[in-house]
Amino acid sequence: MRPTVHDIAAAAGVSLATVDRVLNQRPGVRHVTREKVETAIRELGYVRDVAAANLAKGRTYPLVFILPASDNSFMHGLNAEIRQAVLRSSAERTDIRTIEVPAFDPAALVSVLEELSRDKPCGIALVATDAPDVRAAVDRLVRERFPIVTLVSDLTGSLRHHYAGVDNIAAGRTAARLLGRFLGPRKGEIAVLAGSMLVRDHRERLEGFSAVMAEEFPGLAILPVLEGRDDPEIAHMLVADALARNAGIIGVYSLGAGNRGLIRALKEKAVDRMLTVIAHELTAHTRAALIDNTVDAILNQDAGHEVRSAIRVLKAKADGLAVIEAQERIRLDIFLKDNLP
Amino acid sequence: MRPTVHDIAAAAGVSLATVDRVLNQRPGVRHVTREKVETAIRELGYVRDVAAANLAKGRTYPLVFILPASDNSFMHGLNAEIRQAVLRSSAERTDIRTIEVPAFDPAALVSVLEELSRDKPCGIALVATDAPDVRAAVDRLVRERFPIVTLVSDLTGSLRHHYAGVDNIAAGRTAARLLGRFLGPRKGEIAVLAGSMLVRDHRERLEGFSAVMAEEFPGLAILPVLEGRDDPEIAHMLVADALARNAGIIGVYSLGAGNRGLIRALKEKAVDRMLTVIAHELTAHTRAALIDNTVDAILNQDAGHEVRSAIRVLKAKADGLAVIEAQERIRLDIFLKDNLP
DNA sequence: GATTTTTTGATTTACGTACATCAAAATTGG
DNA sequence: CCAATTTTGATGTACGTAAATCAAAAAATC
Repeated sequence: MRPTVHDIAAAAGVSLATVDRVLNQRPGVRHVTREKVETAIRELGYVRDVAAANLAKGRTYPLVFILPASDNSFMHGLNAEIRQAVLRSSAERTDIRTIEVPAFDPAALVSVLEELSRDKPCGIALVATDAPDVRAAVDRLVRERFPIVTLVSDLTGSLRHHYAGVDNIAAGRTAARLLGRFLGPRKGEIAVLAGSMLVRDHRERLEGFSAVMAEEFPGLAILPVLEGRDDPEIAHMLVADALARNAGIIGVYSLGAGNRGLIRALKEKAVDRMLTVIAHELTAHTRAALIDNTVDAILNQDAGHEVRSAIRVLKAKADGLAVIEAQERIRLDIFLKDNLP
Repeated sequence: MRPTVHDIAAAAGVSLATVDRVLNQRPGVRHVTREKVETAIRELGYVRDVAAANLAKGRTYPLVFILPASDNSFMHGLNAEIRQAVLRSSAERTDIRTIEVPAFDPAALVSVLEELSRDKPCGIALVATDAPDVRAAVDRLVRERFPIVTLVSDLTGSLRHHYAGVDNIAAGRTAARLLGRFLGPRKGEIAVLAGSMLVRDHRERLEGFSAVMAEEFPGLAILPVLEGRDDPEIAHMLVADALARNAGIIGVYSLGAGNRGLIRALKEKAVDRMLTVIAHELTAHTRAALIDNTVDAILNQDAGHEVRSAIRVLKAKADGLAVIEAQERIRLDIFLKDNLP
């Protein structure tokens, strides 16, 4: 049987009220008495029953999710997962609010973060835009003791407590190796389609991709990056154009969103060419393309896992509890047509 | 504010005691009254506060894990993860007991299962040995209302509530496609190292592997399966022998354990040969081999996820609650040297 | 209509913790 | 040593549910 407050009161030779004062760091306890209680807690191995405590406190976890107002499948999926979490909120005692901010707009994000300290959420998850101001705002909130996790896109060098997302450098490296190995001894050029080089995750994916390409696949040359703004139309135009003008392209790496346009371009211009294609994010479109062999592999991050992980971590931080690190690692999913979920 | 038992009592115009009788299916409630209460529950959207209920009941979840007494890295890892779960058991209100049974011994497993119904655990997780007797024993326990999940190895066609493990056919198919794509246009022979064809997961992996090889890579011929009994020594001997005798081998798929022996054989006999190798289970040995290019890809199932998932599912079933399906899907991890955790 | 049986209500205690109140004790300052 | 202050104890209520008891009311049986 795990020890209760009564047990530590008895063991420390004090009253329940005193134990309570120590446990909830209320004033009015002499130093020596506090130490007696703390010793008893340690020796009996007491851990507060969080369920009972939450019941007594009527505790809920007001959480805020800050997301960019981007109109692409991944963000829609992320939103959907947050809505799912909201449906579970009564059972999980959470109270989740989402705030949309303009994408790629550090100032807007910062002003939302500033306002946040007023309504005192017990945790904040944000898709970070990588800018010094944002970092400063996050660091300030962390110092004010708000639990903060970055979601999908990290804020390196900031004090955020946790990052719920994949390692994008590793993702880029993995894409490069897959592409290089799939192409085997063939030599040629590789087209890279990104959303924007202003976004940290895209930069990191490209960085990892380029590094492995340079180190290990000297026969493959990376063409200048096509920036499709995560927009299917722009992506279509850029890719169709590149394929038309450059007969040496034998591989494509799409590291952002807007894959619908990419896939259309591939079907129009490259049915007869032996192209090897690797794309990010599993959506209805990329899934279909994987199945019909237009795409060879899809790298994916599971938005549902990211959202649930962010919530678990924020709750744990709010309670001052430890998290199971291995459980919260967001993995890079690699899908071939054989292991689709 | 979510409704409480008091609210439904008021709404249904009955007393708290009656609500309690309905909620906990105690006798002594007229049919019409029961329906009034059930209507109120539905209309107010009442959901029992599991935390409060567990507190009141002093509920714990006695769980039993039944594992084969196999001496390989994967089973050691699985055991370690269960021990981790035991450390968390006071916070999670679980009470986990593990039982070891001789491997590949349906009769032993059945007799353990028979005895189990006596000490009334509230959930059972087992690494299933695929045999009709086992299936019958599991089905009987399910009919007696024990929540049961299979772990790592499934029992197809049984009534088990859930399977916490990967899709092994998909794993085999994935291995085949990776190997086939990595080898590109090369033609040659593929050696397959398995533990035993008596184990369902190994059979399924081979089945998936063979299917994709036959459909899509006609230039690659699968050699007769080497059965290494998941033993490093035997694996070493078999692989070394095969490599020595057959110069046409250009790829290896190791779908079981005992990879230590495989890796040694590869380093001794195949440094100069351009072998492409895919193995299962990420261990210290396979990780090192991936990094030094002895192995090209590792397929893995995360034992920690499997154990935690099994526990979550068993608890949910014991409480009659729903599980988050997407969260409980055990994914096939594909590791290249770039995305190692 | 009286009796038995079934159904329902009212009330209490408990789970482990939080939090508030008031009195009692111990400590400190003068 | 007395007063002021701080520290501690004792006690009660609350959170939402479970489970038990006993009395009261309603229904079924004869």
